[in-house]
Amino acid sequence: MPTLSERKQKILALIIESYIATGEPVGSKTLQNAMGNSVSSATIRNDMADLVELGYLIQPHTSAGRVPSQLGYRYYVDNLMTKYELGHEEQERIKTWLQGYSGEPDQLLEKAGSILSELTNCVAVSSSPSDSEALIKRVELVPLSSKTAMVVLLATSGILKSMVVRTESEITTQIAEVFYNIMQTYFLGNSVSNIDIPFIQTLVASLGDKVFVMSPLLCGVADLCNSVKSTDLHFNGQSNILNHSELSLDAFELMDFLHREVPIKALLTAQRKPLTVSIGEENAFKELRNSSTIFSKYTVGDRDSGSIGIIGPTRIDYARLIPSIKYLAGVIGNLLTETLE
Amino acid sequence: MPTLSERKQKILALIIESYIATGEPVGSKTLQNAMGNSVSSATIRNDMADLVELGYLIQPHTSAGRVPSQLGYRYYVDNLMTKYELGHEEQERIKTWLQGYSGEPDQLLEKAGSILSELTNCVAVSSSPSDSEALIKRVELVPLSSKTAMVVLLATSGILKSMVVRTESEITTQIAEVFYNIMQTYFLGNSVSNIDIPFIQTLVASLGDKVFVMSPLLCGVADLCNSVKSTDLHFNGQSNILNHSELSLDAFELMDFLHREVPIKALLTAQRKPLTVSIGEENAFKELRNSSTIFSKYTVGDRDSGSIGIIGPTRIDYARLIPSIKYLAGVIGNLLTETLE
DNA sequence: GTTAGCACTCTCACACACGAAGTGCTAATG
DNA sequence: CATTAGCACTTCGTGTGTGAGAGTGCTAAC
Repeated sequence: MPTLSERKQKILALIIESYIATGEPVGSKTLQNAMGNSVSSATIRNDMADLVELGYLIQPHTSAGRVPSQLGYRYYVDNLMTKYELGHEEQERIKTWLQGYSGEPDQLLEKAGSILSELTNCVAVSSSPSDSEALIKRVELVPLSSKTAMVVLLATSGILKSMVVRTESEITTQIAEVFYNIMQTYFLGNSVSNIDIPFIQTLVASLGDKVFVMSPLLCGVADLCNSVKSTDLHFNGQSNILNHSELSLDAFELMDFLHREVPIKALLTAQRKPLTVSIGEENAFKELRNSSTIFSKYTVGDRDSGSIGIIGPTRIDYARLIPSIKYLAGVIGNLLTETLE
Repeated sequence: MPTLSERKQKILALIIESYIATGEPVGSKTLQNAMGNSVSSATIRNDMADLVELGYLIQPHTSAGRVPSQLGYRYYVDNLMTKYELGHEEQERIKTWLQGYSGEPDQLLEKAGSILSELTNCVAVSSSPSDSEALIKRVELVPLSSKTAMVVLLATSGILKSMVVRTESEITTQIAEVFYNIMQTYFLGNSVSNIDIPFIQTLVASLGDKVFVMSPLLCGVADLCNSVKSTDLHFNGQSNILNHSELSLDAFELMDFLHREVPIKALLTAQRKPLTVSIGEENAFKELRNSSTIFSKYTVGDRDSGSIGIIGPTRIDYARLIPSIKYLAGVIGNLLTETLE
């Protein structure tokens, strides 16, 4: 990455900030004013031509102003941007909004997502806590009717999952006892990744005629273990896609993409750094070629558990949003960690 | 409603069907062909002029073909439309798709909604079973940690709700016993609409120092009772809004409307008839002025419990979709009723 | 009541001109 | 050699005009 003269950096930053604010290509005269007439518009034009040459700017056409390129945004985010700090009262507002959640992670993330989408006017995406290394802390069987029961599984990292199971024959108290014994011996304290269908099958083999009741129950537990490993997604503010004119062209493609869980999960899972900013084609999926994504992980206890972030146009207020998302992820992590006790 | 000559009815029906199929205004010549040249185009023009006069058709401009008006669609749906019957294999396809749901109504409706949105290319909306007259069948307390527990409530009509509750002090087995005693005496068999905050308060007053643990638990139960009365919404295929050019103009308004739960719930709750078709401004909300809604109730046991249906453009294939939605609602009702046993 | 014929209306697509915005280049300047 | 003033040039967007196409409404005849 070549180093730019201080003036060129300033010009690049001003162009990006102006473009983010107005959405209009920025001309040399506007910039001259923004720089306090310290240099002439011709000088700026020369610099701008260089910045185009280097790939940081784009001319929509010969006689339009300049628009940041994907590379330009990247340079800005990495080197030029001065992050806004969140005001104290804004921090408090976020905290109080999130306070008073009962203890269900999904509820918290739903709330956080709705805050985030309103804050950013973008689509907010979050993933609920998941942990493929989590240990099974507790399994409970809640009888609902003679042949249905709810299975509740609590794992480390505060992950809670439940589902309803139907069996072929009656779930007697005897059956429940056997179930709890099996849990005690084989499941509790075990890692969720050890519980899979083969494991269940070997277990079930020794149960004699109880197989028909027990098998659905144990398969249910296995399903839950599986869902502990995989994450649930939350979306908020999807209508915001239509807010951004630059996205509305392929709004349908984008909308459709959002509804395909697999790539989105991949998107959230792939990130290594605590906070990831991907601009335009830096994103792994071609549907996001005109979008930017900002995602932050949150940690429960000391483990990365999930992510929250946004999908928006590349023309987005990085300087403001990045700190907000970072902060929000921090609060989520703290709240989820608190409930672990 | 004035009676139309047989030929005018035929013309109206043909115009609507052609317009639904192509989206293009229909001219007299096209109609002449469609009617097998049994009459001349001039005759048809005269009839069309009358139909415009009566308000069943609209001319976009003097020299365009005719387009159905809202009134025209209404006349068609009420008098002219010949409903397609669902093919046997289509019925089977829907059934097998829905089979194998575990017993959670929400899961079933999610599935049904996704089928419906794919089937119709519209936004599918469904409401989970709710019943303000439901009786409490069962309440279970599932301890999760020393100060958190999951409360599970099962009501008649197969409605199942659960939530996590945090308390100030420890939930001992004693506390659990007291809780179950209270359930036994005051809650089980009682109508969910009798359980409200004042009721909880009088109950809690006599508990002495157990108040601090018990109060959140009982309030949790009250919350669940409340959620039995109110319905949860499911949306599917929201991106389909952008599929219909006639809706994409105010797509944002519509999207936004969909995310406001209150009016949508009102929409689903308001309907009296088992199947309701609302065309354009017949809808109670101005955001739907360019949309049609088709909703069908489903019944669990012998009680109306919820609805499923679609929101789409007024230009929609009523003859095909109405039977589909009716059938789907029937299947849902049956499946939910089965699990009651 | 139905039909043929025809003038009329309106839209759409394309062409063209013109003002606005902003540039690139050249030549002059410190 | 970086900077600047000046100016011709490019491109876009908008408004206007024209002609083809589609479909109508009306009149007069059957």
